[in-house]
Amino acid sequence: MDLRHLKSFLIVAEELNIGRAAMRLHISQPPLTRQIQQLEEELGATLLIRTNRGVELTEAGLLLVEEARNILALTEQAAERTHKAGQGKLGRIDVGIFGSGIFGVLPKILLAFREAYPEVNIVLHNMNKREQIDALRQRRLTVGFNRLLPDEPDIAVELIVKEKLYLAINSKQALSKKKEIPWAEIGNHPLVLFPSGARPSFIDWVLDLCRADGIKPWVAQEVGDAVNGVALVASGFGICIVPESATNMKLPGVVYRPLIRNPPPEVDLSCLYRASDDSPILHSFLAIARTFRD
Amino acid sequence: MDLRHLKSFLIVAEELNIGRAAMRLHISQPPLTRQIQQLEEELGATLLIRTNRGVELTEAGLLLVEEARNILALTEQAAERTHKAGQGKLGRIDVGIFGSGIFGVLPKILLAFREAYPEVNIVLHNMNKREQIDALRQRRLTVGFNRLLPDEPDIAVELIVKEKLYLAINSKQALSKKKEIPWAEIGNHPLVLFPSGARPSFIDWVLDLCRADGIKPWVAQEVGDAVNGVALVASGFGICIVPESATNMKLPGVVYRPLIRNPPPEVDLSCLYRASDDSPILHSFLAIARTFRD
DNA sequence: TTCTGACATACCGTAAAGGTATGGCAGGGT
DNA sequence: ACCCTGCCATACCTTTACGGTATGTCAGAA
Repeated sequence: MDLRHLKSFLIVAEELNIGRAAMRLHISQPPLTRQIQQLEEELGATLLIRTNRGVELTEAGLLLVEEARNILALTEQAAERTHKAGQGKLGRIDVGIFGSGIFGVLPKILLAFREAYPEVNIVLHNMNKREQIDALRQRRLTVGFNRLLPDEPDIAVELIVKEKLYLAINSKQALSKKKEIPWAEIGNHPLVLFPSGARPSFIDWVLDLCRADGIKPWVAQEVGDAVNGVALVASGFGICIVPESATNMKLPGVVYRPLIRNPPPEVDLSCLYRASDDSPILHSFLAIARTFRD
Repeated sequence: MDLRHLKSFLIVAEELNIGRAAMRLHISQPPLTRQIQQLEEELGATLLIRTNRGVELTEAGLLLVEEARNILALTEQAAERTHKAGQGKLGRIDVGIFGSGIFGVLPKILLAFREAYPEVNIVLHNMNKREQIDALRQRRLTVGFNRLLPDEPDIAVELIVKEKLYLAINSKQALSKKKEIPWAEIGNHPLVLFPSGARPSFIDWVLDLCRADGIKPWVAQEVGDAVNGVALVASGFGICIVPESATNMKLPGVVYRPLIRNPPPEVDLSCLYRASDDSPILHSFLAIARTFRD
């Protein structure tokens, strides 16, 4: 069965006159007559009763009109949806996020993407760095966000923003009176560090900076992410070094102060994706994400 | 969009290899490659990622697989259903019946038809003779059943059975002791006649018979149909002439006795339909009905 | 490097689809 | 009663497009 035949048949059923229907279809009458004949032969059913004043529908014809309307509507919709999917306007995107990532530019990117592509279903997955890379390779993720990413050949990494570092301090501590904290001060207080899993990570980068400056940090506790770190600061465990985005997390008894060092300490927030992935949804997403680059 | 292209695409999506898919479709590889290319161009979306080991589906392709499965299944079903409708195996038939018709051969015909054509929806309409003919002309009925039908050029009438006449008698009457009742006896008892509407009808035919025999009937009451007539007999209104089929209606206090006359009094049960109607459902139905002819 | 397996391209022949002209049939008007 | 008109069907021709064969191109494996 041919969709063109169904379309023709529908027009004939509307006009009840093969000649007029042929005009509407921009073909001449004989081919249309033949199309209907072929359709009837293929279906093994008489669809039209030919009269001298035109045609009328049989019951089989009447039934086929309903079915054909359905089929053609479904087909149009399928074409439309496939086209949209091809442009990255329809579908699903799995985004890997991490603990403190949720406070900074990431929600702004997600919101902008949702507004630009409302028919793309955004699914968020909380994962650490290692899990994100594995999930990307297994196609469980389309894109991930993280910091301090290793250079792997099949995973592309794009810097989104560099964030300055802040020190989370319990407001009862004298240190909280200072407007800015010199980097060297880190060595003088018990330190809460994160994240605990998936080395090397933010922890190691901080420790490397300290080693470079000849500072011996006093590590009081390792925690999973910035949220837990700042929570411990609130209850007086010590100080905690966090990226700027985490300062959006207001907790009672915690203040944030900029850390001063030369060169200024900055940590990246990057997105990562399969280098070989050229799916339109990913690239629509990356285009939005890039507008948030400094 | 072409259904053949969708079919081809589905096979390609199953094989993930254009060459193998072409073999399954019994065509060579280049035309299939072109079909997919045309499909992609028409939809404005990349459906396949060509690799050196075959092809894989894009998200748009994955979506189209689902849509295509739907469309093709619906199309097959439409063809199947239309074919059945063309054979009179699927659809709807509107059958006009009348009061006492429901007791005799009519339910047997309906049952046989329902068993032979289970996918045809039988809709019954209780109508008198005039209403049936009008409804047929307006296509609200496919076929009707009635007695003593007038000869009209556009309405075909086919005799199904001739029924002998019986007399419904209250069992308290002395008359009920007789095994058979001579026709002339009718004049000696109060008579319940039916149907009341749509003259000429059964009533007139009975009165004509009486007139021919020189009998003056004593008409006690006219009622709408045999059911009401026999009910009045049960409560002692008088006697009532009924066709054989109505004797299936057992009411307490009513007995049925054959009426004897020369020639024997018989009334027809016929079906009627539009003479120009050659719809397969009607003719399937008529074929079943004819098997019940004597 | 070469070989293999896969998809893409070029070109040709045939089959299917459309166009023109005409036939056949049934109603309605004269 | 006849012809005229409108409509669908048929015959025949033209054009389109679809499939087949041969070949190109590319990437990964031996």
